[in-house]
Amino acid sequence: MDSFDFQRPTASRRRRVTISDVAGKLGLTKGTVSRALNDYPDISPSTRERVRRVARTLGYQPLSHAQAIKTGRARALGLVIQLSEHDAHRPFLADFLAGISFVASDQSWTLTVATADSDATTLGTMRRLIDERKVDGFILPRTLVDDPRSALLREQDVPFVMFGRTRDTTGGAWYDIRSEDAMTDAVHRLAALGHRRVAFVNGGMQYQYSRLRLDGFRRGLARAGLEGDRGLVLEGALAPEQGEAAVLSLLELPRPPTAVVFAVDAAALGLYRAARRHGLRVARHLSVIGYDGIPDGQHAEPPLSTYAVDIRTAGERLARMLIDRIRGAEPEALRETAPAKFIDRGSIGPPELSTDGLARRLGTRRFTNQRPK
Amino acid sequence: MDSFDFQRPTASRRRRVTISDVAGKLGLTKGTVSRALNDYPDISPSTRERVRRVARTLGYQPLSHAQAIKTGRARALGLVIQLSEHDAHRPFLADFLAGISFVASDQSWTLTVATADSDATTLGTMRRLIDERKVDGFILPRTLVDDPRSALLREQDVPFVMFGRTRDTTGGAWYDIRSEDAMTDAVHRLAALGHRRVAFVNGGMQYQYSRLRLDGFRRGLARAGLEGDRGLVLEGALAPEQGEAAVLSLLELPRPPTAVVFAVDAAALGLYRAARRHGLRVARHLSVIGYDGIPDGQHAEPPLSTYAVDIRTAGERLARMLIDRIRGAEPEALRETAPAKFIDRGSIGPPELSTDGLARRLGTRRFTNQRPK
DNA sequence: ACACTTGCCGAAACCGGTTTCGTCTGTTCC
DNA sequence: GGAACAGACGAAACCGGTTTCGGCAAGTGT
Repeated sequence: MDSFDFQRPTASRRRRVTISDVAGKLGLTKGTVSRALNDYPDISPSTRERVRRVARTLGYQPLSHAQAIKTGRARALGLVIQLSEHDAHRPFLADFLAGISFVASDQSWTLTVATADSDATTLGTMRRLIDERKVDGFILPRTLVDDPRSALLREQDVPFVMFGRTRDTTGGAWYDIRSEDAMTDAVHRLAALGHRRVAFVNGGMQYQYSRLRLDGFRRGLARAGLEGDRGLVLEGALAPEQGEAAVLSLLELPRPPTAVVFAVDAAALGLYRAARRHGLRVARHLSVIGYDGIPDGQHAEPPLSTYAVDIRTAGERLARMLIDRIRGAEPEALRETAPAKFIDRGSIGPPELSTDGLARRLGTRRFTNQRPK
Repeated sequence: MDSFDFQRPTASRRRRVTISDVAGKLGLTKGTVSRALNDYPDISPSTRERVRRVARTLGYQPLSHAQAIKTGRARALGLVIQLSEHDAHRPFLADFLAGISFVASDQSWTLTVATADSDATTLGTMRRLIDERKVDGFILPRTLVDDPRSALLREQDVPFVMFGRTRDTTGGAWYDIRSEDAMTDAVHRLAALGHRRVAFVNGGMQYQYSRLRLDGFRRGLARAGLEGDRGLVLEGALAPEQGEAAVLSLLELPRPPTAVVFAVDAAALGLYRAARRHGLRVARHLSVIGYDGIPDGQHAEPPLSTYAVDIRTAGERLARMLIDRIRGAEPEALRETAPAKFIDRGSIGPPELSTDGLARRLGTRRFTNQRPK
């Protein structure tokens, strides 16, 4: 028997199907329908099934913000991207978003993205999103050693997960790539090829990953039985220019390295320029290993050997973890790491010259090749 | 002095300040406060001011989804990014998002991003966002000649703006770069350098921009008084491999071109490889102009001359236009174009050889250099 | 002086859901 | 056979806003 609604001027544009429509069609109240759809235990299985079916046939879709008003959940993940000139993640942004979005969509959540150009605007934007309750939690990319964002979120009691660890790990959920292991592995590989003096060019020390990678590098030296020479460790190289400068200074040393490990691919590309200026062949005279797996590395000559990071999976895991966190999971239970994957493209090889041989060669060429700029 | 953060156990469960709090403090009703804040005409200026001040001091921030339930506006812009392997926009994604986000934040709107891997999932994702009323409208990047997305949105009566034009422009709002003018300009520049046979390698013909760029190229030929040779126009090149193949086939011609205009930078990079295989020097023997301004072009030797697009501004304009559209502006009033900017990095020059000279050189080298791979 | 506006605000409905509480009907248990 | 209890649903409050409607007081016109 069909239900006769009172005055039914359905002439208007196809009105959205509300929960009351479903209830009316079933002869139930909207409260019952709501509980049935949300798996409340006081609804009989048969009713639950009937409600489900009718809701589906009517094409009922709860209005997310109507739910949000009572539940307090917008079912939205927040991501504030702080743009900087040299960001290794930049080429992977699309993959990162794809990973997050994939999981979010699967759970009928959404991703709210904002950009900022400084710490201050990042925090301001996050504050606004929190105040308006536009998002239920945040994914924090590029964690710093001491991160002001996590401080804000802790204070506001807003859930978050970090891509990367921080110094203070209490109460934090995170996903990270074990880049320190990659650095250890890099030294190991170079030592196996016969390198004895291996240099390390690190990134910015405000990032937690830089500390970890340095530790990993040192561990690699120790395990390979190589001496640690403080002069062979530099930092602050994030772009090709800085990497080039770093390598040029390393080659000035009385006992220059025959291989260089970089914490950041973009900086590693600078080694090629430095090598060219000194007439050195990469891989033969100077081996290099980078980290990040940026696409540009493939176009270098020879292509840059590096550790690739699966950013898409990172995005997926982070989204999953954040949703769990919002639903009440303890942060301590939400901590994961994954390995980076070595890709040998040919920029490493056995050293053709020892450190002394290299120094001699550089010495002679230094004189013959000396000319203004 | 060290901070004793540990002592602070979750700052007092400060409840959110609602509109009723503001009303209570003022001795008004929440309806009046709402109207005051929303500039209703039936509120006296003095009251409006009092309300404003108290709201500010109390830090009142309306809950966006509480507003949305009645107004139907989520104040969110939607962007569904369809990822493909070779997407010229990919390196610029961060800038595009920055542009959109900048304007959105300024207006207290937000940006909801989703990704998809096919036309079908794109439409499905958009449908979900519409059904749940998560967004008020969409920005459509990479418009196709006949775009299924605009069809869906028209049918659902959801506002949208397109980045790029489509064939059927009725009722559409758009922002686009006049890449056709860039193509015309490219031919003009090459002709001015003395080139007589200029080839054109286009992108995928499903994109509207490809049609426009072809038109622009032809117009350039006509204006420069050059003959149009159908054999000098190829299409479907989006990646270096395809660009390389295109150039190789062009060089097979009895009267090969001395310059090539590419609709897409990524494809233009393939010309370098083709030139190397034939022992030709870019700019001297073969000039090339691309379009897009991708960063990789800077690292080519010589760096690729191209037309750069200001994607950030595009994002800003599109966001502004979409907000206006959602607020009721007519789509016909929301149509803008902007020019691309030529960046000469040195990959064009006067032709050292005429087409016949080039053909002869290719002929001889073709025999001397012939060897497996 | 009286009807008619006009300005300004309170009261209440409403938006589309969720959640609490109460009620009714059967069972079960002494 | 009556009390206690569980199951299943209705009724209504509630969430935090927006919008409609009506009424009162002051101002205006005649």
